[in-house]
Amino acid sequence: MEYNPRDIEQKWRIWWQENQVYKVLNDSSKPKFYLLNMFPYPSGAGLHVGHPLGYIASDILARYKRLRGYNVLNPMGYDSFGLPAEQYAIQTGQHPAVTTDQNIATFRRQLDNIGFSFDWSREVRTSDPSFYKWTQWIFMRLFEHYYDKTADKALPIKQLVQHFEQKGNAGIQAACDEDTPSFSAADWKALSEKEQQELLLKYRLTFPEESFVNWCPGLGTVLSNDEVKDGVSERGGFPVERKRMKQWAMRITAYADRLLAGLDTVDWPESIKEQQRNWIGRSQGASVRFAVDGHPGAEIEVFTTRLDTIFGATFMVLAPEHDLVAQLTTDAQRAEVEGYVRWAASRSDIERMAETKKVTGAFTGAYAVNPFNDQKIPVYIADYVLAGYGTGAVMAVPSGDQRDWNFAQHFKLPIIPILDAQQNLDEAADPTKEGRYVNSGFINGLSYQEAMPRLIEWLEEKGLGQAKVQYKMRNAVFSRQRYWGEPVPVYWKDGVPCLIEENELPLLLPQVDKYLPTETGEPPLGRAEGWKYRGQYEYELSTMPGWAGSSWYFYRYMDPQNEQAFASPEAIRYWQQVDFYIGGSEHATGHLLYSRFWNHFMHDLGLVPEREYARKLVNQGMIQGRSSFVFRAREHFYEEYVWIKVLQPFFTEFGPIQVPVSKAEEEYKYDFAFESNDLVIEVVSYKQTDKIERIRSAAASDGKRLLVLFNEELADTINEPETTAEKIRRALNSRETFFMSNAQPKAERLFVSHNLTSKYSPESLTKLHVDISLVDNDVLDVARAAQLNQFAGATFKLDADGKFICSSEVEKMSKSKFNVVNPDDMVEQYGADCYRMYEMFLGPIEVAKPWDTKGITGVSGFLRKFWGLFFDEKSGAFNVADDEPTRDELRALHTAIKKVSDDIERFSMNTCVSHFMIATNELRSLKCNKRAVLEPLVVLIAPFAPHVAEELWHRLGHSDSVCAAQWPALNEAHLVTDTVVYPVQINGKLRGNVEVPAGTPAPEVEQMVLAQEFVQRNLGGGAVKKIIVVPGRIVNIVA
RNA sequence: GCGGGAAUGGCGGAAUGGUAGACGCGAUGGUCUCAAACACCAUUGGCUGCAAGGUCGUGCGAGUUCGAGUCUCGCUUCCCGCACCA
Repeated sequence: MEYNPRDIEQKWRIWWQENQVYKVLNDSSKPKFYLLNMFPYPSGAGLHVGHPLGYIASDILARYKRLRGYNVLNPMGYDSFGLPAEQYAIQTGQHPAVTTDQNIATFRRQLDNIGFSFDWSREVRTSDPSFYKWTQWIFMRLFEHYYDKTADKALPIKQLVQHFEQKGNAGIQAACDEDTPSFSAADWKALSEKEQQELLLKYRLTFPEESFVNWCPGLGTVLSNDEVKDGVSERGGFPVERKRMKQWAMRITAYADRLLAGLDTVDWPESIKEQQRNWIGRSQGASVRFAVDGHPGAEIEVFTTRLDTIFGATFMVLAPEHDLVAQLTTDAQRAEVEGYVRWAASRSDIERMAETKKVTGAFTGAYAVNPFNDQKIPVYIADYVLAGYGTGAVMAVPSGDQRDWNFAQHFKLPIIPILDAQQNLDEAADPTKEGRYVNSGFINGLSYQEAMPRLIEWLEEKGLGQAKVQYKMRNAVFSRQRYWGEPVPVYWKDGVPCLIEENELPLLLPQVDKYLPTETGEPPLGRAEGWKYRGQYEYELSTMPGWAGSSWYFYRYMDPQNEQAFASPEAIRYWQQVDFYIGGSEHATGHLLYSRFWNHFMHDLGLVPEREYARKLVNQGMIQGRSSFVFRAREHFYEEYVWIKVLQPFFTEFGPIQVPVSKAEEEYKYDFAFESNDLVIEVVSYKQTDKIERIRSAAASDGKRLLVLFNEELADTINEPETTAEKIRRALNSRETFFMSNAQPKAERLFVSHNLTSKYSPESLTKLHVDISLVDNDVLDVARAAQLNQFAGATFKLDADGKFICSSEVEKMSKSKFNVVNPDDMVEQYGADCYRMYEMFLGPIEVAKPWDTKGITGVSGFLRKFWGLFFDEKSGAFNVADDEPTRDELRALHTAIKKVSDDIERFSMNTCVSHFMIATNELRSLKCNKRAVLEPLVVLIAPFAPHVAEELWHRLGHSDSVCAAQWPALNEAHLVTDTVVYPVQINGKLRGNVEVPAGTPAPEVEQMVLAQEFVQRNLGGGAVKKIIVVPGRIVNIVA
């Protein structure tokens, strides 16, 4: 019976659905296993062959764990708020909810094609009010809490208020804005209600603030730092500018230390952890306050990680935006400084990044006093100091810091060595910590380890500074001036943000007439008519960013329909945390950091049991496309063609000459001439009538006879250079003075087979993507290509075999590169089981690898062979015998059980597929059709090829699903063989094999090996120094 | 510049310190076919040899080891991330 995936796959998908085979319950005596895919944004483009990679791998793991006796949660949903749907809405006026639903339907249809074991009754969508109700709810909790550093957790803001009423903010260690003043209980009580609320905003974990943000006019919204790459938006590549705006922010900085420490507790890829560490950017150092000479009130505070170098500080540098710049600048320097400040402000981020090597700056005229040695050092401003990091000021130590060194060189400032180990300070800074200090006051002669504690002690004693930890990470902007996102459950009363009541959730996204900002520049929600809290207060008009819903969605899957809570405590207690999370590494700092932050917060509130929600994380690598390219001839090509293919081969006896073209020539030169003939040749497009006329008259006045060859007529006969040669020969032998074809040429453009292009210069050809569906094995289907617009009126220069060869490259899969492979087509042609297995077979999940549709035939053939094991070759009838299996058959089976089990556990799916192929080939050559072998094999393959497994399982007489079966047990006894073949090495080189009975003791193996003829021959009579016998593995003789 | 990762046939890739190249693609030859496609069989790292075999071979150079693709040190190249972060 023929293996026909189309029939059986369809049948079982319906059966699974009807029998609710993938329904997961929350109460089970079985151990739980929670497996999660990063949910997709449902884009309009649908899935390409690379997208389901992670889903397939995790589906295999899910099915495997289930067969191993676990209750497995393997859900899927959609991150369905987002910019593309809104951009589309702006263009078409369609509500984003409508297009989002359509896109989800496409995704679902594609996913259903592949046979996943998702429990679709648990599907979530972040844009669904029953979901975003809880996103808003968590937001409200954040608003109502502050971070208490003493308790090291979030606490209710009410407790903070109580403290304020009793003691002011003395004795409170809380995460708050930098500019929070100190106040007493009396101060607090003296404040108006509004002032109190404004003060509390400095503590709340989410709060509105005026700040510089990444404003993207092209998208009409602000972007978070991780959505900006190289000064343009990650999505769409629009320019981004710094703009001061009022924004909601999340006080993620309060959790910086915990987010950093938590990384050590999770099994995540090192690169992701490293990226997060980098993003958090913790640096330990000290802050030091410098007095300014002649400005008793002013102090410049700096942050440094190298307090030990402070005696080498020979100047200070402030960011141009630093608050003290105007105050410190002397009148003599004012013009220069103001000029520099203006210039720096005018520079975009892109310019700044592009010119990091150029030293710029200006002297303020002021001098700061180094508190350690009372030295007066000049204060400069320069834009290599960033206003946004630390205090926006640095103490410059040119001997230890390359940027300071560059600056000192440029402005001729002193460079003082501070460690005796510093070298070549006239060439570059030396940041070493080795050696002993010199020129460094009371730390002279000490090492770095000795000096640091003394310096800190001294600093804190004098009250001039203190040890400090600085983070690169900023609080996260949480507003988008957009429509298609979660409304913020806040209204504004007297300029103060207030939460709506909990029982008023969800705050629904209102209808608007257009998805554009209002005329006054308000976000789109400003268009909603009559949208007021209790009819009188303005709602917050910005919406939440994309990462809001994805920061907690993994809990919703546990209990997706709950209306009383984001998930019931029972459900959360049962499922706990995600055991295995899989998704792309591009979310390293966006989703994966913010979601950890929310989870820590929810953990503080006792809402969730674990600090880290995902125990293990795996990044699947991208599947790249294989693009094909064709080469289109440019002007210059035709000239080269005439030279290489016509003049050189056919006309050497006339002495053909390539006339060199001078670049700035006004007068005209011809392309070719002959030494022994007065004929000249010009190669030109027939469309260039002006040029042809000019040449014609030039030729006439030169007394030359002219042959004009049109590019297009050359293209018409491109595969027959003799035709052109014939034209030239006729012209050479004629007496006429002008030759030009009157016939209208047909070809509009010419494409050249890749294997012919090496003869031509790179400028003569343009490389263009061609749709890979027209290409087989790098050979272009010329007949089909000619139908396309891209090749309308085209001629193809074929190679000697009459083929048109394309070049190829591995690139990201994308529509614009014409290299997209659609999983639907793979499933249609080879079946879902085959597609699933091939996707795994390509290589390790974690690494990027190119897709090659050709290779799928290998897996297709395997599945057919596997299927064939169960059927009689001649009659085609299902034919499985109940006979006792042989030892060889059992060994093949148990080898497969062992290898596949081990490899799934270590997430090595590609080798699993190989093991199935090996087992199948072996059983086929053994002609095995024994139930005792084949039935366990069906269970073994079920996670990979669920459809074919289900079909065979039922044919084997079962009426329940193969999903409910038990993973076959490994019996090591079946792996044992009667004899062992020892490879024999002499001095580490393989010389032969010796077969001995299994279990032969090492000394006897030695004797048997030494008795071998090939061993004696290779030893050549020399003495044996030592024999190493590794039992069951190898023998090595040291001679 | 800093950090992380990688480098194995024509290609994707295998290999608890123990026979390098499993498995598959591609290629070559053959069977089937009027033919093509499919399918099936065989060969397939390089050099050398009629053959048995020999010899070289996991980016480069050292080292540890009876034995190194694997471990250590030093380099080269590529990919990813971060980047005037004080």
